[in-house]
Amino acid sequence: MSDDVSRDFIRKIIYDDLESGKHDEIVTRFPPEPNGYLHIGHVMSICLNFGVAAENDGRTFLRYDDTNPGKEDEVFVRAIESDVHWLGFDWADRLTHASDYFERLYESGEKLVELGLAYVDSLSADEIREHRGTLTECGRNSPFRDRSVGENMDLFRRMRAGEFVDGVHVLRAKIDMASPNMNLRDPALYRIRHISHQHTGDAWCIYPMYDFAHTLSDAFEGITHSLCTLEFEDHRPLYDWFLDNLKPPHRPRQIEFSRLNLAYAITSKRKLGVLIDNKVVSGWDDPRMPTIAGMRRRGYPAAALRNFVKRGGVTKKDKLIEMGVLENSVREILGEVAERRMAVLRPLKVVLTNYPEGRVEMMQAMNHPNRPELGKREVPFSREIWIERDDFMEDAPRKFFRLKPGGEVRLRSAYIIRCDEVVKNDAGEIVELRCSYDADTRSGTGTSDRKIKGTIHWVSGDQALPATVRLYDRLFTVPDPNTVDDIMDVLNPDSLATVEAKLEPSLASLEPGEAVQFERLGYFCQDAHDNSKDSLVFNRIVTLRDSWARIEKQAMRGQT
RNA sequence: UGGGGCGUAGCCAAGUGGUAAGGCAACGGGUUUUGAUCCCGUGAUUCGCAGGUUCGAGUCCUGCCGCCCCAGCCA
Repeated sequence: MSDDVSRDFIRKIIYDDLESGKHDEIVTRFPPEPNGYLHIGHVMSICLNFGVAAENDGRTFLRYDDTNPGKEDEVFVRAIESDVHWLGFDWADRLTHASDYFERLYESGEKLVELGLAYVDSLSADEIREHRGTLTECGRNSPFRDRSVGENMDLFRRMRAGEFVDGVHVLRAKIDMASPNMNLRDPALYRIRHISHQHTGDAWCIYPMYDFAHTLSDAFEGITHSLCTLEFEDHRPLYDWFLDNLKPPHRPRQIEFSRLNLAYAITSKRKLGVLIDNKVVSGWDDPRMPTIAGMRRRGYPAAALRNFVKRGGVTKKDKLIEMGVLENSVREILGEVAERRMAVLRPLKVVLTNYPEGRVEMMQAMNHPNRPELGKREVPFSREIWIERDDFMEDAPRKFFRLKPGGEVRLRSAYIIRCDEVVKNDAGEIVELRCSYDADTRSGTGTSDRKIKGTIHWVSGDQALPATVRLYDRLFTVPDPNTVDDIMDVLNPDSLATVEAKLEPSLASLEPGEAVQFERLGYFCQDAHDNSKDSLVFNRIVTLRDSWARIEKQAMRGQT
């Protein structure tokens, strides 16, 4: 790790701990609960935890926080593993579960009972809530708080043995019902749940709570720095309480950082689920979803996600990062890597009246203008071609330098053409352009070096490949849908548009997962689920930067 | 109104007593057979606000304001 880069506050702490000899090795963990798919917020946590360890030759555990069998599912487990791997991180043999430690956790529960620091409470959930007090009023002690160590031990063991039905008892830490920190008002440690667990089956009918299980799992694994988000800051005194009283051999330190929020997106598993349930999206991996699976299917490169996170930084300040930062990270990688191709999304027919019928020329097109080593490909050219409807304007403003009546434009990697005639149907809609080409201007070999301001893309009519192209946009109309009462009220109706496009023939042999740039339009890839040889389906990953769109927008604003 | 955090440019973010880095966005210009890429240039007399300490404060002190989190047998 380079020293000239200023370190974030967590890396500073870690560096100091290494420097001072407090730790010889850094050990971190990424602890997802297998109850949903990983999203952009998790990407930050994954990059931080795995990144900070890797930078210091440390180790990172992928540990499932599977303490609530009612909410967790095996299907999420597999998705989580493939997502983390795809992002570029590896846990080697350090794949663990909080449930791996259920026996040791139980022993720690008994130890707390022995120490007189935990008791079995027999109040109902409602009664416990009533006793807890409020933010401004102290709680009251449970009438069962002073049970003897012996009675507590007996009850706790019988809880484990399955003698009680759900909810009749709970093991609680005995801390302070008057604490201004709600987490210290005798938090629950164990609850009874006669449910089988996706990993331990029916071995248990009592399950540990998050604070207890998480703290001790960290300690058992020798985690040195337990990095979590800000909402757990209030839990740190409890985290330290467990450590102080149970005195495990390793003492991890919890450090909190702020979550990464992405503008116009949602990062709540519950709300993401609402989108799926209401059929707003097709599933967890819908390309509009801010899930890792969705972004991957959309075509975002893993490296772009990693760079994006790096740009955000690690702090304790609430942040809402603009979508543009993510998109730019994607463009940055794809601009370098993606080969160029031509495709017409909204086709307008052009007939070159002076081009021989039946003739087909193969034009040479660069695969990447800035990387000649990526070579060239052949693109067929003929009398009838498709161009983008947006590239023609009948009444064009002065600054529009694409095609207009009587005007000239260069066809990328081919000839310069002039628009001679606009053909319309009875409804007055433009259905065809009749143009003439300048035979001297063939790309590369042309004898003419006439300068033409505009260059547009095209696809040869006869050889064009039909394809369905999905154009994605943000899912919401407001920057912070997380704060809205009902996300269904702020859905962007145009988050998905589908067009029937014309592609250049070489696109038939694209590798699955390979992103290409459709010149002048954006980056695209075949959809992992719906694309097939017989019916091509492409996803738009992200548009190119479009300064013409910006000019148009400004003009609009000027008019109104 | 209890407790815990956080406030530096539109969005992120360095800075830890010596006179406000950087990225993204925006704007201006150059190159260009992608209105892309690339290149160059332009932003904070000011760091939530008000006082105070100091030769000197974003950095220290005091007060105030604003935003976020906490009352699951969820994580």
